[in-house]
Amino acid sequence: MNTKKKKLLEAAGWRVGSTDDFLSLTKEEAAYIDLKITLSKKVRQCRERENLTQTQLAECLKSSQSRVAKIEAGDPSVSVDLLIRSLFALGVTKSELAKMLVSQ
Amino acid sequence: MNTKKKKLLEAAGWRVGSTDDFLSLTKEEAAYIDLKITLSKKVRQCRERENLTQTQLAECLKSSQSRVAKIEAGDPSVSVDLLIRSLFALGVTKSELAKMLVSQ
DNA sequence: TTGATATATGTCATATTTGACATATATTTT
DNA sequence: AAAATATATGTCAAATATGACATATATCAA
Repeated sequence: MNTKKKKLLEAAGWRVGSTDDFLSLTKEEAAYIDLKITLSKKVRQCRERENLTQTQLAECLKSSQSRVAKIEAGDPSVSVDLLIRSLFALGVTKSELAKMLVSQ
Repeated sequence: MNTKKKKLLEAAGWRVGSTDDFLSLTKEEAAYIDLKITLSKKVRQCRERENLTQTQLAECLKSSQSRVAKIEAGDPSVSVDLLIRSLFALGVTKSELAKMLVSQ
């Protein structure tokens, strides 16, 4: 995965619409980025639903507020691992996670 | 996530049954490991369904046969990112991925 | 407004993940 | 059986992700 491509996509693509085939991404790359965007949005949703601040979620994760901000911003430096561990820390179950993937 | 714990779990837990609450893992840790195990099994399933060798899948991923072996073995050095990118490379869609999470 | 609290962004040393390689061990083919 | 092919395991330098920190910018209450 090309990091520059991801950064570019972040800078522009997410705000203007679909990411598919944007910047000549392969299908797999597009699917991967799409997944990360979906998960990052869900982290924010779940955190706000739980009425937690980024700092409080960071404590649960043994991470930092700045990293939580990056998680929710879908920063390219954030792995799917961390996104998913964030959701699990917020009490999301496997089947809820599955639903998140399909409900765009 | 404690790497030693994961290694221990790999060495013993996966063969003897459920991973939940095994070796005093937290719920989130158990869910995370469970997810990795599920995905690693699916990679093998999908690769074999496509009649590809590990070497051939490695080419698609621009990786190596030994890493594909680790992906399918659920080696702790393999990230969820790589597992998911492997599935996408094998043509799995987002909704199929979602189904994989809930099925067994 | 001001102060307080929450979130965003940039940087960086450390930690983890990675592909690649060597090589061992299965598995299949002849 | 041996040879060929496929998969497993260990190691390691390079690449990537991480928490932590500083600091900027919102957001909101007084």
